[in-house]
Amino acid sequence: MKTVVIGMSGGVDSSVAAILLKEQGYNVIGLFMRNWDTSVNGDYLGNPDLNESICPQEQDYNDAIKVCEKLDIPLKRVDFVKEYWDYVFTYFLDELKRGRTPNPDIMCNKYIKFDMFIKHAVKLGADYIATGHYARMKDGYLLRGVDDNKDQSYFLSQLSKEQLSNVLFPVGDLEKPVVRKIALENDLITARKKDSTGICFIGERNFKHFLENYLPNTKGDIINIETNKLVGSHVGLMYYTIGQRKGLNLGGNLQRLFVVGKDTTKNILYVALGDDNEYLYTDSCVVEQMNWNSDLKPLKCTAKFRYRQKDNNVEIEIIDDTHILVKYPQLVSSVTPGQACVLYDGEICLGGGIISKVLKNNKELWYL
RNA sequence: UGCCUCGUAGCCAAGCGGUAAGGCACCACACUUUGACUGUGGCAUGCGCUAGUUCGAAUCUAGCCGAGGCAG
Repeated sequence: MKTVVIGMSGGVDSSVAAILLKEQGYNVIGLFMRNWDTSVNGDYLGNPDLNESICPQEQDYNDAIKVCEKLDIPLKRVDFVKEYWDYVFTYFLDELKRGRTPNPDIMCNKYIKFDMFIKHAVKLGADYIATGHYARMKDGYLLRGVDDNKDQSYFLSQLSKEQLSNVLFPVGDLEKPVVRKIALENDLITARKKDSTGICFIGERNFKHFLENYLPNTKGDIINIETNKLVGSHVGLMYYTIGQRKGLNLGGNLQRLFVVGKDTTKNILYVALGDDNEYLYTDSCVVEQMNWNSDLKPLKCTAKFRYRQKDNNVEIEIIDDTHILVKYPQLVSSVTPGQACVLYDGEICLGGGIISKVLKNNKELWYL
């Protein structure tokens, strides 16, 4: 009998994944990860949970315990607080300081869930590890989850072929409503639990207040890039991302105002009017830390530049082992440095990297 | 000092005697394992203030306050 160590988050997806694995005849061991510690990490400003008798993380753990008891599988617990800080959170802060928009969850998967976790699982005797991600593995290829609305392959794009080699995604073949139905049928405590959102392990938070714990916020000017006129002031460049419109506090216009760029040396935030503004659109980008999930490297494929974005047709130029040029002459809005560019060929997730430069007409945009 | 124009929600801005359009911002919710984006809903018992005229005024009249402009 093969042993599977499954990451139990305390949510529905991993709960149902555990059920499915058990039904498939595996020897299933649950493993709960703890990666964030409010007091160790100095996470106080804007933390809504400080006065709660039990924080959401502990609640999740309790839920995981109950699910495992119900399924009659053991549940272990492991602490990766330091590793999460060193490999994910410092990266996150460093990127923000550079004015980029990082995706910490992708790095969490790369360094924690599919690295530290796997190593720990092996110590527990794992032949395979499993998670509740909506994605599939088939013939060694990473595929999108069947439920197009919940597909999470985007977050797995930084994983190497080796990292994906002994991984199972039990709910990847299911639609989310079916997952909930299975949870209900099995009378799991997590059946009606709301899907978690927000940064992995940190949760749904007021982004600004959360960051104030770690980064100084330096106020600066907001300039309309088309008129070059001062139109307001921002509260710190790291709080804004390209394509953002909420939180600017600038009214009095006929159209909506969008963030189109930032100058970290001058501490200026650039905005422009209208969601179809030319300053929002680019036609190519350079991607660094390019990771291929398999040996497939087609030059024509599709790409997502942000999670849940619709697929864009692109052409690839390989620059070197870790850099590619992604071209999309039809123009795409709000392609943002720091975000992941993830490539697909139909259902196959080919891999992904981090957007480092964004260009238009072969020129790097000065305002990004 | 005289004359003229203008003062409608945080910002723009309709209305010009019949019981406050719209946009932006903001807030809430939905969506969402990245800060988006998007969608839905909410948002002036009151129209600079005070008196009048009128069945009825943001809309007419007078005075006052305030912001511009012209004349000096």
